[in-house]
Amino acid sequence: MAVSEGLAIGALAQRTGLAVSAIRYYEAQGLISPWRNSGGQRRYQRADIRRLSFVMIAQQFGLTLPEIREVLSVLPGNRTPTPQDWKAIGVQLRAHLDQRIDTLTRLRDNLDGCIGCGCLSLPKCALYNPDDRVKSNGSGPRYLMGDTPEA
Amino acid sequence: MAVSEGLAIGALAQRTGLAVSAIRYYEAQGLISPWRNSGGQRRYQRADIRRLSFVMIAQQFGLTLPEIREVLSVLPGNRTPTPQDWKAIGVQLRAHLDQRIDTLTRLRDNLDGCIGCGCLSLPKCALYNPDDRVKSNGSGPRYLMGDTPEA
DNA sequence: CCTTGACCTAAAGTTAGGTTTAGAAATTAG
DNA sequence: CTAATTTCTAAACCTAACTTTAGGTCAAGG
Repeated sequence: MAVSEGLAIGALAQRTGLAVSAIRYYEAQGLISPWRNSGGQRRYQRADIRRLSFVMIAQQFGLTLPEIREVLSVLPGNRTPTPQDWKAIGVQLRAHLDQRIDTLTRLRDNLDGCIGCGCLSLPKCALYNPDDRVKSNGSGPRYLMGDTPEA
Repeated sequence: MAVSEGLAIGALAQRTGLAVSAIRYYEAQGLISPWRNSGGQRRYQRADIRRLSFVMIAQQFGLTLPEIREVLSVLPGNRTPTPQDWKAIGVQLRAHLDQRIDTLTRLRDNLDGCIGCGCLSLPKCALYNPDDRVKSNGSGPRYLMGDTPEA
């Protein structure tokens, strides 16, 4: 095996701890773009180890795959990302994270003053309409309708 | 309509802002237990408005439905919950929330020191193994294997 | 050369949290 | 009493993020 033929998908899986199927899935989602060898098999650069590592970390921070793709899109396409490139990405990620922490903290503070009072059963309660939802995943009640409260 | 025949599912939906289908789904998940009238239709207590309101709030805080069911299970089954009962629930919820905020904060602090360094590509990096994952939803890489790092 | 293990694609299955649909029965309004 | 709402159940559908399966190909060792 020549030095610069790239990593096979199994090797990349070993290095990152991801499942092979997950790596293929990320490719389908546009998060990584391997080339193919003469036999049609995927080959990866060493820099892709770091790229996938970043994907995993960003997921822990609660970003969706489309969001991660967006963040990664600022990386240079024509050359291997430098430490400076990654630093810039880190700043973006931190902003995401700061916002999530802030939202949760505000919710918590509302909770303290609110859980015991009668407003908990009213759609007008502050806890129902924080400007930004936690958005922990794509589900949850689709619409909150402000209806005439009476309880 | 007699005073104490309970709320129909549509009325409960109006009061809480939830979809009728969501309320039935929550019943299937064991979050709420209406009785049936002579015609087989669901009837709810007024206290169920608050119960569902709590479900919605807890979801905003990132709890899963099984977690919410767990939290709600401490409510008395034989009588209408008092403000004290709800207060106790509030304390539990706050504990959950504190832990989430704490986790995210720790992740953020790690990120600051970590994103620029070489360890990002190593499975042994601190960011890979925070003791508690953010667990924003049930997905994500199923297993992180600690393999011989070398990059 | 032959076998074994890694890799390929496409499609279907999985979990969470619901929504939508279809057809039937109950309730309510007039 | 009749028509319009509501409600009922069961099953199918939806998104996100993957995994599993099936059937076939590629690559490496002996």
